[in-house]
Amino acid sequence: MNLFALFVDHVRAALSELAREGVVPAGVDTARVVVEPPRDASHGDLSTNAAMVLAKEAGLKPRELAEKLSAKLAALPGVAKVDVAGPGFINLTLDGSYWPQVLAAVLVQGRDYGRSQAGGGQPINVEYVSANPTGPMHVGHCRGAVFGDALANLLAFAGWKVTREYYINDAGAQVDVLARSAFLRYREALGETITIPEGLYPGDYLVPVGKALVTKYGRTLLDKPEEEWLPAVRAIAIDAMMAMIRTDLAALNIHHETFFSERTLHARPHGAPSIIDRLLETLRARDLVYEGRLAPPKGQPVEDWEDREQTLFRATQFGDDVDRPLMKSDGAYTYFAADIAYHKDKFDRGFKRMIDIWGADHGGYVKRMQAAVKAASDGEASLDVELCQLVRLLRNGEPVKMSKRAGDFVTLRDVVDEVGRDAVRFMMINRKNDAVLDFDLAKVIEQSRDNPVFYVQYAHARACSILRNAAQAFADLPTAPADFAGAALSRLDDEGEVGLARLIANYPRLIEQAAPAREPHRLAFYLYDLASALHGQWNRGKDLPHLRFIIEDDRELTYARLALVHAVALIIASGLSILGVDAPEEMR
RNA sequence: GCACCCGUAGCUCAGCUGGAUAGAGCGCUGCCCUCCGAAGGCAGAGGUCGCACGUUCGAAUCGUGCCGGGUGCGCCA
Repeated sequence: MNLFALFVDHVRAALSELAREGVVPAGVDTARVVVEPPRDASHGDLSTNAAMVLAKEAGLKPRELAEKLSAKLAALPGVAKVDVAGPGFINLTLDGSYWPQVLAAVLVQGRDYGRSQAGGGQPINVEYVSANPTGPMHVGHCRGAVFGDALANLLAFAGWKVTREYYINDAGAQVDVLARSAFLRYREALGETITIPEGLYPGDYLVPVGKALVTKYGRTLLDKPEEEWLPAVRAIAIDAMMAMIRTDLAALNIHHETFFSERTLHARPHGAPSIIDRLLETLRARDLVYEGRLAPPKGQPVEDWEDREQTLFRATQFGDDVDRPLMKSDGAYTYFAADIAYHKDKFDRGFKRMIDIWGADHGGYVKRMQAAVKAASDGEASLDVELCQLVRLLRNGEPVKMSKRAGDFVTLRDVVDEVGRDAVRFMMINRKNDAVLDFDLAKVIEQSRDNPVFYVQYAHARACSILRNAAQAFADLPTAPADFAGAALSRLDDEGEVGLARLIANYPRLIEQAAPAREPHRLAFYLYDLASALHGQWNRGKDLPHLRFIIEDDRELTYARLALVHAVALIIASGLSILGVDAPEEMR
């Protein structure tokens, strides 16, 4: 039940009634009407801008229309009071029957409370991480991974049919470098002393790959020329790297449904055209590909700029700044060409909505990719790109030194092992993705209010603790939340309790707004507010014993308050699970 | 030169796609607790929302132009 959506409907109904009475014209556009919680709780429970938005069309002054509307709204069951305020706000105060309904809904629906049908079950593809398979994941990959995963969870909760996808860049020059690096480790495993030249990957994570190659091939690769051993070594190395990356992702509790190999786009089995070949034919048939020249890039002068005629995609027809090359000077496809084919493939698999999560350094690539998706799908599909800004890794406010020596970076695994998965996940989402993020390794394991991970988890643990204590005090207490739905919830009339109920009522609305905005960070902030309200109510009970959750000589009131505690715990657990963070029952 | 992102309290950031007196944490100041619910609590000070025009009943939010910071700008991935 979304209270706010419900009242938008009430406003619409009131308007059509006024239209029948001839007070306002029929069929006014109500698209801009919103019902929201007022900023100041003293204004009531709900507030709508309807009168101000519609005044002009209705031919009335905002306050006049507000008076007429409020007369209708006041007649609704459950509405205790209606005020017209300021320039024409209509503020509604609900009577005592409403919050109990909301709480009962939470307790009955449990973890499904807040789940939305907004997505209508439509398929949506979220592509994230897509780190090159040339080594373990480093801390820079972390944010996009966590953001993408949380966003996927959020969209699923909001009613989308989500597929989580990883694009394996296993076709470029970098995987040949990987193969050569692995081959050195192979020779090392056979007893040679090796030195790793500049330009190859020096990390010792390739040592096991070298040993695996010995196990499989013995010494047989040693005498062969590179073109013979490279494909086999490359395949084994990529598999090993992907296995490592999947393990790293699993440490963050991230699991993709689809891993898509770039190589499959280039493959020409038995000389048949590749997927990219066929894509280019399609684009050519629509006159979206041509041979032409590009002006040299501005800014940093390009040393070896060669003015040549090349195969170009008409990206400018779809809003990009310049047309984009599809073929390199050596005749191979550009990365972009493969990427168009890849997104076309997503479209062919049934996705009209796609989301890509990229690092901010790829921002210059957004327009051309969106242009490509429009072109390749003939305007039927759309691509959203969410850019994740840099993470600055700190320890006690000091930047963590990252050695410039190649291969010696801070791995994602190091960070997860040091501070734990929950801290990493929560903190990476506790900021808008397009703003730079400071991640302090010392601060995120602090047990205090300024560590939001701890503060929110502690609220859940505290709620569980209250319920455990209550079970001591009342032996026959039920345990399932739904069993509390019948409690005397109307006795929850303290302002702190009503405040919690208001926050709880706002949860479905938050989900429905955060999902289309692609902003899981709103959920993190909401959970912090909810946790704060619970801790606040607990603390009030210290000075005012009659506000404590457990009142030993008032069984009915205790039941009602425990119902509230159950509801808060359910929502914290629900929200945290969307963020991919555990909701512990006790803090240790 | 161009494109995209950011600019809100001393610091780190929210601000619910245009609403009412712009919020939170930290820091600062003051009070409370050192036996029973303090891994603290309560209260206070602190803001020309980068600047300037514009759009309208109404702008931190939308538009345009500046200023400052970041990212990127054939064939790399």
